[in-house]
Amino acid sequence: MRIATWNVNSIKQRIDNLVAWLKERQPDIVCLQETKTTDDTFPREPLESLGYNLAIHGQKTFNGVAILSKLPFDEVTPGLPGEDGDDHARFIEAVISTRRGAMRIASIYLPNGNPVQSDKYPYKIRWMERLAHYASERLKLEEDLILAGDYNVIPAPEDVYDPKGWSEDALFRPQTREKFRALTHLGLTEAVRASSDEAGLYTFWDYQAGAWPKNNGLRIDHILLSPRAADSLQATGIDKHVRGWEKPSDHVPVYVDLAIEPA
DNA sequence: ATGGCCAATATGATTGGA
Repeated sequence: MRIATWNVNSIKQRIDNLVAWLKERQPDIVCLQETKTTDDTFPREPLESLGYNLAIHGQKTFNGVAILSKLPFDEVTPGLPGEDGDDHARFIEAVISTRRGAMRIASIYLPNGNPVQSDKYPYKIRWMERLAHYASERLKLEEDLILAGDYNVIPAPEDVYDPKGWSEDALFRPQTREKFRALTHLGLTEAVRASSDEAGLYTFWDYQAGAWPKNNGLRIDHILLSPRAADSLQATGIDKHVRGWEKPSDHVPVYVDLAIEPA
């Protein structure tokens, strides 16, 4: 089973690139972020034509997450529990049946948090605490659990082209990394780092300041696996070449291959 | 971090992104 995540930065602007990449990489399940449109205007047809079922949690203008799956959904639940007033579409969870039981997968668009002095940063930290609480509850089920998305977290210095320059940024400051470690320390395995120690495995390059030609990248898109899912990890990949396509997203797809068969 | 952007919005200047 191949499972991917990609922040597409507008599903409408990226639909042609998404279709081209789906044909090339052939993932079974894809978590999307920043779809930036409401559910009634989501471009379903080109994706359903490729055989994907859709679970969508959209919003006008901002945010928006979705899950594409070649396997049918048993359950779909939008929204991260824990804060009643939070109306950002940043989380959707689905359950899919596999030969070894239920597989639970969430598409995650964790808040950016900049500027740090604004109320956006405490919102990010609260969101991370809510995610950790959710994860601790789900981990008790001992299922194949996959939390994939744009975490807006640079886990370590080797994941950013200029660690010093980014030290105070909401994506990299110590409190952010501490909260990310608290999440993984619950027992989640971050797939790319489980497979490689290499520096510069970036998943994002800003549109500005020539970041892509200069390879000024960040590693902020992650796939976290429960112990049961991590035991099935066969390979990981980052489709860096997609950043060089016409009309690119500023993020590229990340994927894992798991030794899990459909039901 | 940055020289340089991109997307959405009753489409002109603003907001958000990372």
